[in-house]
Amino acid sequence: MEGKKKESTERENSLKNTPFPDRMMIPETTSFSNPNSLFDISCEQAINYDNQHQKSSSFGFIDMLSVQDFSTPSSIFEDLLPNITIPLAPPLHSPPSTVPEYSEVVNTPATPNSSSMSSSSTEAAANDDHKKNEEEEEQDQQKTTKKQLKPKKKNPKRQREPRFAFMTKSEIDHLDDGYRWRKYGQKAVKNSPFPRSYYRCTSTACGVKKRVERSSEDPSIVVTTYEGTHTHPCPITPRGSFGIMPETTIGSGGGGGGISSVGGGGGGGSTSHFLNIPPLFHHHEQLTPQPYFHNLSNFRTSTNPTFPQSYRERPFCPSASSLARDHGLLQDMLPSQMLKDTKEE
DNA sequence: CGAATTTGACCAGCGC
DNA sequence: GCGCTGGTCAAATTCG
Ligand SMILES: [Zn+2]
Repeated sequence: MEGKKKESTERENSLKNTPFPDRMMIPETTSFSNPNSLFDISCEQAINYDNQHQKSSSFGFIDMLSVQDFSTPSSIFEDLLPNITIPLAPPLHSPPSTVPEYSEVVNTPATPNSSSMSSSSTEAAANDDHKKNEEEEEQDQQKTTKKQLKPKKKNPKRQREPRFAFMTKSEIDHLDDGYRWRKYGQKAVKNSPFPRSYYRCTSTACGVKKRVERSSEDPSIVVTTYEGTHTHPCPITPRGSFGIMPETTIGSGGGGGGISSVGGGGGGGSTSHFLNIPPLFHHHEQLTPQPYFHNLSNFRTSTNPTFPQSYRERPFCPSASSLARDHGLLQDMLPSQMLKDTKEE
């Protein structure tokens, strides 16, 4: 039955096997060597919006991702910083659906070849009393009903964890971030021919979840949404979790405690975007509780696959300094003109 | 044999 | 109140 593998489902699986060798091997992302094509896609996609937004919840999400990029126009970015986070102004016209506003943070790396967009949700700040919810309590398992047992039904709105969406332009969605993920579900996206895969950290007490889905129009764009923060440094890096993103991918978005190495296979054509998904519409003074990749520079500079040695990840470790800095910076150069326009209804 | 993956079913939240 | 979608679990299956 499955002798032929599930290629029909997703070719990513086969690709995931891509043995990320020590050397930066370029899988099939080579096609993206041409930056032009990249922009082209983004533009088209943005316009190519489906009017069937009857309930576009997370879909709009991708929609935006497909946008922007064509930027990198100003050298000011490079001049200012190597990795700049530019929060895109949220779309004024928000659909009547549950689509929240996301502050897109576009990372403009010095490399014109690749652009990184980051997005993180600051919902964590929404917590009123209990912020960390390492819920591990499982005292009610007498449920003989088997099936879906939803023991904990305390507060309906208990899903406020920091989410980070990674936009990676790569055929491989199994980006090795150095952690082991176990697939626990897969659902087909509404307006997308590609299914969405749900992954969970195999760590014992790590409730970090990962959501991987592809853009409907751009199968080359993989959107990886991380939810939660790793409570462990690193399980074990079987092989160089790096080897990817030489220096193109610069994620400045909060690292879920371990999401450091995320790269498409494209040596010079991989594009990684980092998305920010704030739950609240007012993300003004809300400090982003996202632990930035402090190790980023660390791992970037050195080719050592063992970056998490001295760095520790916390559930909520808002680097006020970094954040404030970035934020202020962003505001200063807030380019709310880049994209967003493309998205019409 | 163990672990990881697959797939279907079920549940909760939201919209209408 | 019903229907829809998204999200998760759990059993079965497969791979290493
Ligand atoms: Zn983990």
